Amino acid sequence: MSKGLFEIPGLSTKEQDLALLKKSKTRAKATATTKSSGGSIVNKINTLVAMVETHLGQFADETLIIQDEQTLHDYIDKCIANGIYGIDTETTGLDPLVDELVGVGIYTPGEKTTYIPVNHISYVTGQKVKNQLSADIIGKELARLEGIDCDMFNAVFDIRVLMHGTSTRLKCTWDASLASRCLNENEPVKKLKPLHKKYVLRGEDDVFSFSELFDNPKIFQKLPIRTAALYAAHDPKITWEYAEYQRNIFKTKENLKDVYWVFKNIEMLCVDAVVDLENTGVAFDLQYNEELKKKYHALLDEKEANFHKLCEMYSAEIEDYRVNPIPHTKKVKGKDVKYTITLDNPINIQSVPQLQALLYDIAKIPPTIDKKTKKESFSTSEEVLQKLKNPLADAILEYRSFSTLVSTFIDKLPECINKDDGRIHCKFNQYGADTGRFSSSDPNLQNIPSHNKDIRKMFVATPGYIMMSADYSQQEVKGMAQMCGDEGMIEAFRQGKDFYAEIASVAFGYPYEECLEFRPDGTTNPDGKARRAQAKSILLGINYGRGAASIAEQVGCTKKEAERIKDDVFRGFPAIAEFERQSFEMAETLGYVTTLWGRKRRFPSMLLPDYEFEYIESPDNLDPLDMDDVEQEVPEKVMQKYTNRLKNAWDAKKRAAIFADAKSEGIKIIDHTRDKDYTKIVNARIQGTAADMSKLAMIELNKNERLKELGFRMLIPIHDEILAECPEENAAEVIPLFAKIMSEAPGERFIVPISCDVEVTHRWYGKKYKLENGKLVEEKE
DNA sequence: CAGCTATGCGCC
DNA sequence: AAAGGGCGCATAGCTG
Repeated sequence: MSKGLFEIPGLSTKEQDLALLKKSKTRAKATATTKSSGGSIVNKINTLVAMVETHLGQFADETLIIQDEQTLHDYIDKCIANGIYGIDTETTGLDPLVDELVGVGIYTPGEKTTYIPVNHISYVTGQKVKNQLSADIIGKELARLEGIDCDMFNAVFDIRVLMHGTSTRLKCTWDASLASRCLNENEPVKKLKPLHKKYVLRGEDDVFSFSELFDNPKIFQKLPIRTAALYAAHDPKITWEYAEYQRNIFKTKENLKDVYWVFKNIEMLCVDAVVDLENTGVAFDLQYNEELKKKYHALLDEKEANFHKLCEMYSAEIEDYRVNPIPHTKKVKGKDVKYTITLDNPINIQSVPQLQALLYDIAKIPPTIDKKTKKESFSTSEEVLQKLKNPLADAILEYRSFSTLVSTFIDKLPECINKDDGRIHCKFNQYGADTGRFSSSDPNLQNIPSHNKDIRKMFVATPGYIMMSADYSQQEVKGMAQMCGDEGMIEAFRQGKDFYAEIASVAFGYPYEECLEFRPDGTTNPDGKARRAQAKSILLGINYGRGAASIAEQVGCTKKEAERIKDDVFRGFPAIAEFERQSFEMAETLGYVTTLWGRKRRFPSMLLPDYEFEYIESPDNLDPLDMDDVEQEVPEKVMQKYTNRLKNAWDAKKRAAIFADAKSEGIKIIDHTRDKDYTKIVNARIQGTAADMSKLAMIELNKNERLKELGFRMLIPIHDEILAECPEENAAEVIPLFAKIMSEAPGERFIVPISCDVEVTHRWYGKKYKLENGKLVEEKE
């Protein structure tokens, strides 16, 4: 059977198909317009029915379609008796608050797998088809599953869909998607079916795999129930099978004990918090947004006009360029490709190539030297443009400073408002980053500008509520001190000292007071400020894996000096150097590093040798007795020779020459040194430990009964900060409790003292309030 | 048309 | 020897 047979635009109801999200938005419109135009949807459905019947019809006997209350009740009984079930939902789209629940699949081992149609409609009449259980009954039955182990894949989505569709909130005990991240955050396969195929079926072909090609979520609802069931009832079953596979891995591998702890006690407990976060959303001030729109569009137009006015200085050259563009070459897949730049009229200020032509070809600005490649750079990045000190470059910078704000935030955010409650409900991917951090999307609420004071003010507290922002002060540095276990560093925090000043004091040999930015009388101390800044950038540099040159640039000193400063810090705090060394060693010997709580970040390439040597083909010196397909090993001496030469050659050209030498000797050298990225190792531990801590806080905040009673709800977690709100009248009790729970959440394992600042406002970055005798009072500036 | 990469930039 | 860690998203421009 050829794959081509299945390449029919069809349907997808799979929430985990994140890649389809963007598509579905535009395609939904396309479908809506073609729907009335006639036959295409009927054809599609007929084709799908036939396809599913042909390939999945054989599973009809193993599939139970539940359309009456008694059958559902009996099946739930079986789930309860078994103590475990897998569950999966089918919907009309990817937004649980907007899209509809179409059907539910449930599976419990030893029984048939099931499909419960909820909201199928006739593609002819558009009416709901008969013999579907009501949301009430399904909700009532699902509620009986409380306390039973539950497997899901992307639990947050299914829980929210079922809340919206049946008013019953399930508790997931095993999210196979999160388990997959814990077991291997580098896993490239993200979706359930391919994961099941890869690990449970071990790559064997799977008759269900064609369903990945279904790509229109709106069609599923219109399929005949039998067709939908044949397709959908498979999912809860493979969810359970894949979860079983994962449970077995966790059970049999001793070195996954800590990761299992993280999975069960951090990740799985976070699910509930994320469900609430996404359901809650955040209030948005549309009126204020309109004001900003006017203001910023006017500014943007002004900046663009200013740019074009400056371009007029070169109008003759620009005209000439349009007729005779200067040819350029660029590398495409390693090959040099010639191209010319076509200038729009007027020049498109948003086009990088057009700006390059304008600045470097037309205005003849000498290119800067790229620090990294040491070559001429025709970049139009902010960093480069600033150095040019050119009016055109400045005009572009001014335009850009507004264009991102306008397109990504001011214009985009209001489009994200949910029509029912007027709030923005983004998605939070709780294991979005490989380090364990959250990420946010659709829209991303973790990158709302903070430098610009206008944008965040569009986010407001619910009427009658106040907004609170609590942040862990110096979370990552404290994580570093904790991981280093250095008494001196920890003591600095215990005494409430300015940490970087203390580091500078010990490392550079000055009194603590001489390393502070301000003197006791409030005047600035330039020397103290510089020392503190140096210590700070060394510590941050260690966290970010920065080299001396990069630090030197930031501090404004020579590379030599930067190296000396780093040595001073390492000498003053040997624990830091030791932590770095141990982390590298851990990565090199185990292939992964761990956080304070045992989360892993794997770096498999660290286990490889720097170089591998093999003969390209039969070398002259082959032993004739050893000919039968046995790989001839390159002698140790030869390998040593090349390894030594490569050790002293970091220039790309020199290295290429060495590889060429080896090739002429019939030896192929595989270079793994490029895959070994030491810059990520320390950071993975620090950032990951901080992420663990923040998640523990979210768990505690979310489950705290008192906070619940007081109407406290989280809005946006931003790595080391949590934005939340509560009814104004409860502020006096909530605010200190908020800070207390945040500070205590990490528990005894984290011995560095933790403190949290809570800021109280009515809108994000708005006027601050403080508590005075249990009342909120506006803070004076 | 959708899908991809490159470039650039917002946040912690 | 040197190396800026972790995200998501907008736009341009090319490709199938």
